[in-house]
Amino acid sequence: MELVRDGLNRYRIPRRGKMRVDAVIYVNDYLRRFLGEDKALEQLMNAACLPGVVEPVIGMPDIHEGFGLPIGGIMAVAPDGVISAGAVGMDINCGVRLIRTDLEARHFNKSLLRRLIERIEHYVPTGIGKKGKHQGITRRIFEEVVHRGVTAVIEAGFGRPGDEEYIEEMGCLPGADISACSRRACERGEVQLGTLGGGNHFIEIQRVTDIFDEELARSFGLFEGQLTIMIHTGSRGFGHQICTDYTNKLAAAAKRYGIELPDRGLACAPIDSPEGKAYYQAMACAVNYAFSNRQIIMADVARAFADVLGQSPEEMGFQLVYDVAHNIAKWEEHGGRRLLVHRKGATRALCAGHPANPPVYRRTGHPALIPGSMGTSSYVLVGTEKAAETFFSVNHGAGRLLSRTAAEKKITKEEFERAMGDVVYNVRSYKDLLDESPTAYKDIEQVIQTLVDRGITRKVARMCPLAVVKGVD
DNA sequence: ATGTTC
Repeated sequence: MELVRDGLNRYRIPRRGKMRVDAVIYVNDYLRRFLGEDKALEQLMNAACLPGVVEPVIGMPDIHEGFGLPIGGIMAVAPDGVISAGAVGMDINCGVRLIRTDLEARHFNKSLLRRLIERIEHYVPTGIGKKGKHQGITRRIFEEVVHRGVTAVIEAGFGRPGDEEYIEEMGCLPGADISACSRRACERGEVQLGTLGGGNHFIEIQRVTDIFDEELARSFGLFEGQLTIMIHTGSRGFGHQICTDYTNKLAAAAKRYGIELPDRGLACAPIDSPEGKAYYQAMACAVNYAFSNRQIIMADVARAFADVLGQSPEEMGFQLVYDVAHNIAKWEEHGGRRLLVHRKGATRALCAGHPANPPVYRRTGHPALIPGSMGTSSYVLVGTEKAAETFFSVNHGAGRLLSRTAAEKKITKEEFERAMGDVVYNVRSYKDLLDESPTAYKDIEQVIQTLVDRGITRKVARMCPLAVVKGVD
């Protein structure tokens, strides 16, 4: 593998063979040594072979092997190019939402934290295959939700009017059309709205431990010692079914259009073809569903806090800071060109003043939310003007070091408990938790620092976990 | 990530 150093913390794989453009990877010396351990770079080079791809295909410092495009991959495509389901991912609009409060974390001891996470679990179903507790409402508004996004669930009573101003795309990606979603996808989606799911998804109660930029932190409503809440989930079985359906449809379409696929996981079709358009319409449905899923869960978490603390959400200063997508394809303008940017395990991070920011964060740049692995710190970042070189994107997390199966084999219960330290968590079966052990992930500090040193992002705040609700049976 | 091995 030819990796050519291209400035600080940046390496280039020059175009060769069927690659149409170069690939670029952001790693520091610590992270660089992990690059050969999986197929992530080959997958990045495969993506560089697709029609219409725009220079460069990008790997973030948390890059690791995925389905088609690696997790931590960014692929921008010109309008005459292709759209790929595998380049968005199985969990469409997997993403993160950060909630601020006026509460001080020092008042929350372990027993109080335990009562809180137990109450959160009372309201929010967690684990694979779980069904929602608001089905009476969510089944009725499902079609509205996929077309109109969070506004539909706010109108149904979850959260407050105006919350949508604190969500990427205002909580609704345009162009959604439910007729592009299979019956099976809709059946899975209807009953799972308002559920957390499994894997790396979580609800976390955190303490703000570090403020790196006072002025920005104040603009985002964050202060040292503050209690914050982070919700990490996506589109559940709905998005999963859409990705599965369309990987099959797009693989067949690629054949018809004479597109050579370097990997079935990168199944794609021209953006303007009927198949490509249909995938976009279905993907947008799942994007809107996931924003809405996080909105419902936020309302349930607010209810859990109100029950335990005896205060209303308003009295607690409960307020959405921002909600970002980590797996999405969107039309954006870059360097005067309109591009379809696929981000898979990557976060949009616009700089201050960028016109695509939501109005509430236009002046500062919106918060980019980066969850740590279980038991480790999460970050609030902001993009800089130099982030133009990554299509205004940063990483999405720490990045896996061990695959799920490798982690299950290698990590012991004792190692897991040591790594979790004082964090309160909802364990019932270690089987479901070991593959999410912090020791199965890379060091988030190194991942963030790689991009900070490169100058494409700035740290605003760091939060450490106090208690975490994971998807366990 | 996932009614996880359609």
